[in-house]
Amino acid sequence: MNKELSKTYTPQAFEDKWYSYWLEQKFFHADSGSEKEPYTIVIPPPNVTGVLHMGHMLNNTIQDILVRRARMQGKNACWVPGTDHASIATEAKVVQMLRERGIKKSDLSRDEFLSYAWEWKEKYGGIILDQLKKLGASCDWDRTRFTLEPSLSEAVIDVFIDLHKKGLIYRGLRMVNWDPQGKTAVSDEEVIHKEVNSKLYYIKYFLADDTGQFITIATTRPETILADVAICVNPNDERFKHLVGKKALVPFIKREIPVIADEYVDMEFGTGCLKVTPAHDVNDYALGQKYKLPVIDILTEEGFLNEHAEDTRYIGKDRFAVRKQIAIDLEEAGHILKVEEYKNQIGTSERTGAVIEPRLSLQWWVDMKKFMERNPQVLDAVMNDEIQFHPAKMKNTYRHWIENIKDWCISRQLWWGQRIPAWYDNEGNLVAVAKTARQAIEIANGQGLKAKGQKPEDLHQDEDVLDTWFSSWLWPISVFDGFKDKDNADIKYFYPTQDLVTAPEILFFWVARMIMAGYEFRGEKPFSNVYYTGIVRDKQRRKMSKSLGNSPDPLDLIEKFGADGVRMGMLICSPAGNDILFDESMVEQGRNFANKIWNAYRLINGWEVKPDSAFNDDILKANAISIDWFKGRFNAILIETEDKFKDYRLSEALMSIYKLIWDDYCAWYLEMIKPVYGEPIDESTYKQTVIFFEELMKVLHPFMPFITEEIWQNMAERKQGESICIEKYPEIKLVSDLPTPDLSRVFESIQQIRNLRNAKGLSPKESFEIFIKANSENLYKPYMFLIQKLANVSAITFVKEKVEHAILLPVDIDEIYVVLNLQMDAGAEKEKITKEIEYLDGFLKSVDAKLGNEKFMANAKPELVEKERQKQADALQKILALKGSLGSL
RNA sequence: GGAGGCAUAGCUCAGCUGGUUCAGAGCAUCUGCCUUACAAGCAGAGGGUCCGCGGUUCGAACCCGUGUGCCUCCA
Repeated sequence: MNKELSKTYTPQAFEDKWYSYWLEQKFFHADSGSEKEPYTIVIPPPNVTGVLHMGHMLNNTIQDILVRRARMQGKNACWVPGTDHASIATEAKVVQMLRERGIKKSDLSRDEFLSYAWEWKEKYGGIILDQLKKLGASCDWDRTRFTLEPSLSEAVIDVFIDLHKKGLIYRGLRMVNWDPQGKTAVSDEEVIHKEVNSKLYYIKYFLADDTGQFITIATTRPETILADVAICVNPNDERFKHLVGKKALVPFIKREIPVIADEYVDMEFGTGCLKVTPAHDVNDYALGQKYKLPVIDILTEEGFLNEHAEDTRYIGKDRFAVRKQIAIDLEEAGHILKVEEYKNQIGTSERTGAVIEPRLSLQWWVDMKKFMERNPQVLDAVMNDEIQFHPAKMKNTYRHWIENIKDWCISRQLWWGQRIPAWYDNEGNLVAVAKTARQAIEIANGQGLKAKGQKPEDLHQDEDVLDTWFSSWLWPISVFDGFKDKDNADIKYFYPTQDLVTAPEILFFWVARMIMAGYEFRGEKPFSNVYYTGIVRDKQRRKMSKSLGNSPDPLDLIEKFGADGVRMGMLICSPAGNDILFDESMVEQGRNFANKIWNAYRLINGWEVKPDSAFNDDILKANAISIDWFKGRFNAILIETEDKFKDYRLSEALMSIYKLIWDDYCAWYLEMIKPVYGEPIDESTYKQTVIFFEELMKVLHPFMPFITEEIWQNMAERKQGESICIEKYPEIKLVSDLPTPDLSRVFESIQQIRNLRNAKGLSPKESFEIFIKANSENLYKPYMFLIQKLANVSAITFVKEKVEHAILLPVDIDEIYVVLNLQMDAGAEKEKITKEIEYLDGFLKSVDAKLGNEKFMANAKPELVEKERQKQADALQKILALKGSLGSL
């Protein structure tokens, strides 16, 4: 004790030190053998390519708060960290690395490429986990997992085989969202729709009968005319009835295409004539199927035109270049009727940003309809709150998605990921789905299907890998090896987990699918609560992004304001589900709070302590009152925060604690017991004050782990292996067990007197005398010392009548009179009082009206009526006092 | 085009099953203070037709309808 402490809070001096200590002591490690109640969170695994951004900061701070609190409440807290292999993102990074080294991916074999990828992963992957340590994240690092590590990959493969066996996975030729940059299919959820300004071209198609008649179609994608196989009109459209059944010619290539009729065509849109391009549009594909039209795919996987485009001017060129060129060429050839500005929606790839191309291809799918039929709990559990969403309004979004669920495309044309365990013969026929070629043959033979005497070496495995989310959806189970060994001790103990904290935008990608996996593979929900964080935006509500450069580097912020300051600042204003508009001033507030705490500690630390016997009884008694009062406050806030935590209102819980520390403890309590400068403090008060401080640090620890540990460690001699992070969280006491002095009138008096000083420009150093006319003197008498000390009052006299020539300070229904040796501005004073009387008159009128209203008296609860009567009486008394004071001016 | 959400002080948000003359917090703002823990501070103050309109009710920020504006998700 009594160490020299720096005048300001300097987090850099101790944050790293305590984090290393926590790790050394293995406070964050949890074993399944424990008798304690488990509390489990699995981290939303960040991309292995990721670097810490503000979204992670918010998300992981919230998880850390929940975990640390649970740990202090005596639970066996386990927060499992890890990373996601992020197939598209990582593969892109590796390709880029190879390019820098002058290596082309196409020159490498699959195995060569993968060895480079692993090399990249070992070297650069997972930086983000180290960054989380800076934030104070109390993860069980011994349990760090990676979605592509061998055992998790094995789980993925087993699940694929299992679902295939159950008939829930199939392979089919379908229209997919094709990412020409990533050269892979992506799922619907990975497509981001954007509105863009484009042009609507009106193009003439001449009829094949050489009559010079033409049909005009409108399209935003003129390059796709080369893939046209029909023109479609609405059968009810009188304008075009005569054309149906005739043939038209595709400009330039002069392919003959039929004019057909289908109600799908919107007569209002464009010209009412639709060009049908089954290979490059989802709806056109459906039309093509219906009328058995050919499919002409004119694009390569990179989005270049191929030989099917027929016109050599365009073959081998990029789709966007062709769009420009063909528009010019059509114009020159007289095929363009007009061009309009047009706003439309285009799909872009979430990962690469490339414009998505609808493309027909053979992919693997999960049959979601069937899946949901098997697992109705996936929807029910959320709707009946067995799995609670915070905020609950996310339930609607969830239901809507589930009810309109579509099949999940799970194959990706990449190398970095789990390779699909499907085997084909030399003609490309699927032999079987199995772990190995040998097993595939065994299965095939067993079914008597492809029993052509093939050998394993005759088969080849599917070239594609699985969607990354196909491994993430197993995360809550796979991190505890629940697939390898269904009944191992860890999974039995830690699963289902308690809370999941995640961003709302991955509700469908991840949360919903984890719930599906939970019920399908374990017959149990994966977690009980889902906390949706908001999105971190800048002050102009723009999403923080690298390209905008509007995102501060979290590590710089931590360096500047301390991890605690950043955590506190981010959380104080971010209710669940609300976006947070980040501004550095938020973090400043956090830092200021830490500084406040630091200085409160310095104050206490500097006190000289003497035994109680050295003090007179009055001081001891007075301090005892202050102590009792704070005990009551502390307990009340503890109850309040408990409730808020139950509802996952973390920012409100923090706000309560913030005010408890700043207002109740620092501004009131410490000022109440603070000895005169240079004087000592009595031992029992000191001890109690330190205990309060310790308890406050515990309550705050989940939010601000570092400063609370630093102070807690300083407060007493602590042994190795002790830490606030494993201390017992303060428990709520029965309110009836606590003596709670009612200081409300006293506090109000003090504030009124301070206010008077401010208004009259009196220095706080100048003391004066006051007179109190109270309805119940007991609310003041025992606490007079507080008024004297905190409002610098020299003497207090209780009176029965009003005091002449004095200023009246109303305190609830009591009156305080102050006689000042100042020239009083009687006019101003009168005006003020008159206004007050006017207000009270109005108030009284409304209360009278209520009490005089028969229907109110008949319908309102008796307590309410009683309350109104009390208000009436109080108002009357106040008016009387004010009128009296007005008369004596 | 479909679904959902939101609208309360300058900003970010509370306001539980309607009941303190139309209401709260933090931050920001303003005023006065360098009062020996803290100017990253202390003491005060000001600030709101609770989005518009209509309805239900003795009584509406809260319930119902309608209009407007914003956001999110899906196609």
